Amino acid sequence: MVDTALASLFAHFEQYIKLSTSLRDALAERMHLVTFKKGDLIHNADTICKESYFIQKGILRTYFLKDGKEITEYFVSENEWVNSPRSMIQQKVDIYFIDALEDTIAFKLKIHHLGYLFDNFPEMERYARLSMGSLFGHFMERITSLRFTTAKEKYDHFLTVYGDLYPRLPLGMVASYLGITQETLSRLRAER
Amino acid sequence: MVDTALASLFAHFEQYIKLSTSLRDALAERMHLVTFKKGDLIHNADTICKESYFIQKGILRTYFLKDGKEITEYFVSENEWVNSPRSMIQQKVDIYFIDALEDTIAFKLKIHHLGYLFDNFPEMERYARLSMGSLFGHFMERITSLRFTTAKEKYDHFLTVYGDLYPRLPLGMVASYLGITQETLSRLRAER
DNA sequence: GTTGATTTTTGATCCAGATCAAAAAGTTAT
DNA sequence: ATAACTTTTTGATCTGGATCAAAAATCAAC
Repeated sequence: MVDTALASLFAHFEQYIKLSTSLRDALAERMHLVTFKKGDLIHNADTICKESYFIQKGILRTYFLKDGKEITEYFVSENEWVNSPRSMIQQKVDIYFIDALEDTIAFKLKIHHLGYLFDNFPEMERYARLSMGSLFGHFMERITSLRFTTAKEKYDHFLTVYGDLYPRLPLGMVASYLGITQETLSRLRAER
Repeated sequence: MVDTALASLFAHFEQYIKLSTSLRDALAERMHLVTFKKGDLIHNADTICKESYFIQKGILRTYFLKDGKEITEYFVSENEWVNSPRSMIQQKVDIYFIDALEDTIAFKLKIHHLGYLFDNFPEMERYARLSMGSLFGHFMERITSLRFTTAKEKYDHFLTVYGDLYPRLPLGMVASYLGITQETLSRLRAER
């Protein structure tokens, strides 16, 4: 169980860097599997983010509150990292909450362990640089999509990018992610 | 002239990492000042991006074409880097053009020199990780702004973030950056 | 400074999607 | 299975900002 989980974790890293045995060992020692139940709050915006999670199974959601309503910032699933970015980096509070949309298994990595890895394995810095770089493209696409597409096009784009996740997600959360109302999304869905 | 330029470049790096003398020297050797005239095309979307620029003076704009019209992706000014991110990282063509909105002085860094710096100075990797991290906050704010604010609020937010740049920018470019029409932006401006 | 080109403003109309409201379908717990 | 709650759908109305069009202001070049 733990070994197959570790294997997929290592495979993820290997997409960006070559993993030395010593780095493998260092990672295995510091990343620990934790489980969440559907609905669990993983990170509260009131607190400073002290850990990152690498999802093994399940879906987590980052959201914030606007006028008392939960607005989805993004969804995270298998083989992706989550934390509250600015809170994590600058060690101050930020607006984001993280909760579990399904029963979830994840590796937990504490910030001081992450710091240790960065300080002792330059290839970890490279991994971070490269993996963040590939997120940039997604951000840019999303920004373009928000500026210049109709609700229908946003919905279609969402399906191509998150098609596998989509059936597992409540409608309202998808709507707030796309910046449209739930009613509009429901109507779009109906017309096909 | 070159020394004060180098000083501001180093000061930028020092926000994130401590610069060793050898890294200073390596940077000074590989980054060369170039100038552009207003209107010059710095990067053509037809080509693979082979260099990054660190702006010393002036404004560059990243844009792409949609239905034959230029859509601003973002503006870059003093003490910021520009390139075509995905083209640079993956060394393939992408949709973005870069041009000069003013006469501009910038440091040019070729990709193979950048690679050399990353390979030989682990602190460069750290610099890249940390500086990219701080861009994330801006991306997230922009995404939120695009999803949930009125044209007026977008305009106000732009003024607080890019207030100093604003008077130097053509209206239409700002409008496409914000995802609203030039007419709407013009009306917003009038009503205050 | 006059001419031609570009940018900005102003005006009139229109529509995609928001909002408000309530019914229907689906979920969860006893 | 039934009650209580949550999520999704459907309906009716309204509006911010788009679109189309043209005038006014700015800018650039000879």
